[in-house]
Amino acid sequence: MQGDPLRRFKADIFQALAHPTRIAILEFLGKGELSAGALMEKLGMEQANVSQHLAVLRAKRIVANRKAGNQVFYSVQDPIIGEVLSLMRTYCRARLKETLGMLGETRKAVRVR
Amino acid sequence: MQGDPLRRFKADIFQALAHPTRIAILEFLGKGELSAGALMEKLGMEQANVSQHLAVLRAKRIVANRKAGNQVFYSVQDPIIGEVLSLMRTYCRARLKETLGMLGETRKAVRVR
DNA sequence: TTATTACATGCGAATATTCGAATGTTACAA
DNA sequence: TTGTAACATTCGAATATTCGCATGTAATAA
Repeated sequence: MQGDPLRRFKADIFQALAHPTRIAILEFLGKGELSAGALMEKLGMEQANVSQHLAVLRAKRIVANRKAGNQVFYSVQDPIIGEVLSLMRTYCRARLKETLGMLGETRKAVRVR
Repeated sequence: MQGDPLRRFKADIFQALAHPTRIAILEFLGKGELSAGALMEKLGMEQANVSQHLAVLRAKRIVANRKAGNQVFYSVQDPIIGEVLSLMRTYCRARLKETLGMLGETRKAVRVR
């Protein structure tokens, strides 16, 4: 039961999505293909670190990479991943609003993207 | 950018979903409320282990628990979680089929729930 | 050829997850 | 009160993630 291959596979994908940086990468890529360097800039993080996170996403085949001369362009393989992230955003925004609301209605202008 | 609260929150929820046992628990609970003991039976796992995974899901408020005398009944808090799992199942089935297909069309009758 | 740009990978320390085994706790029955 | 059933929690060892830092590689420019 625990060794169910499909559930293992799902868990692996969820695991790959379970990091703020990788979520940010996928959100940026959702708007279109980007080079590793462009991602690095947008994220404001070390090159090696971004590359490592991209390696995680590549290993699970969540992103595709295309070499063009000097650069490597990344894109999201399957649009379903975008839908998963979108659903999760809806879910988390509701929960966050709820939690923040609980600790006082006076707490206004809490910006949640 | 990396410290974005919403992305951290999303990552935390994905992390909670990133285990085959917890996915199984949520799939069972998707069909209706179940006691911890009933889950233990359906999963065929140790009581303590199931309880630990339930604790992870509780900590993230993904499941709700209701005490009724001797037992504790669990249920999924928000139906969106079910939708996320459903989307992920669709995604993973497609990927698994594709991957298995790649290593020989002769491999038939590979049952993927 | 040498240098530089754009990425990727290897290594090690810090941190987090997971499981089994033992122990707690709570509700109820005897 | 004593016992038992149903869960929860704690502890420790094994394993996995993550980050910074250093190094490696492939394409192109000088």
